[in-house]
Amino acid sequence: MPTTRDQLLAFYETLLSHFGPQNWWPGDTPFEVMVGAILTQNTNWKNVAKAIANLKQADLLDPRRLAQLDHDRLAALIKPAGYFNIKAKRLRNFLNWFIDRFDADVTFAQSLDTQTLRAELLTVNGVGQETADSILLYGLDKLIFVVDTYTCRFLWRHHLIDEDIDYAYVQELFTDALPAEVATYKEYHALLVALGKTYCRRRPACANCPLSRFPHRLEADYMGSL
DNA sequence: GACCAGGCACATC
DNA sequence: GATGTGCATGGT
Repeated sequence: MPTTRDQLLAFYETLLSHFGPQNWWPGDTPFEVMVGAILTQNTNWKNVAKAIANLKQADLLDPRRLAQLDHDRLAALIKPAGYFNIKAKRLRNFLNWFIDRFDADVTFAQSLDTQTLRAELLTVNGVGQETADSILLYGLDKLIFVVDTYTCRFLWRHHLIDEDIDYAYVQELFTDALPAEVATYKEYHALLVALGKTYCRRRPACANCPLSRFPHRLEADYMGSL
């Protein structure tokens, strides 16, 4: 009987050889990554890319310039990402925190230890665990594993979790299994997104799934939000 | 037209 | 503490 750790490592090797390195996150700068992390909440990345393109085109992809925009202008620019009113607020909350706490200095933020920084991020209204961890891992190169719906769906599909999903528990599964390397954390999560986008949406479409040789739930097992 | 997409906060029971 | 709901565009 393979351990969870064995399975997670085997999945990683399989996904990596199938998809190749993903070199995530899409974004030219840490700041762009952080903005993207907020804009992508419950939203297709393609729409987020449009919003970010708008910000770039207006030469506003900068913490201070962005923070100075009035709500309506900001909301209009990020409109393609959906939920534009709420995301304008959330983005502003984040910007204010980043400026007030770190003087908008990425290096300064990076100097804090990961858990302290995470706890502070989570106090920002609009930043939940996934968003915080995306900012930490992909924006600030901190060692923290990102758990998203794809991750939970994948674990559930392969019998590694049940219905009730505890974020910290899922995160721990990966933390315990993987070498403590930022690059590996980034790559694994990116590969799970590639898997989710290509093969494993809500309905099983696993005929050509690279993980189909591993034990997985069948169509009849499908229920609920996963 | 229905369903989904790299969540989160808040109200209500 | 668990469950439900609003937020909203764009692709399939």
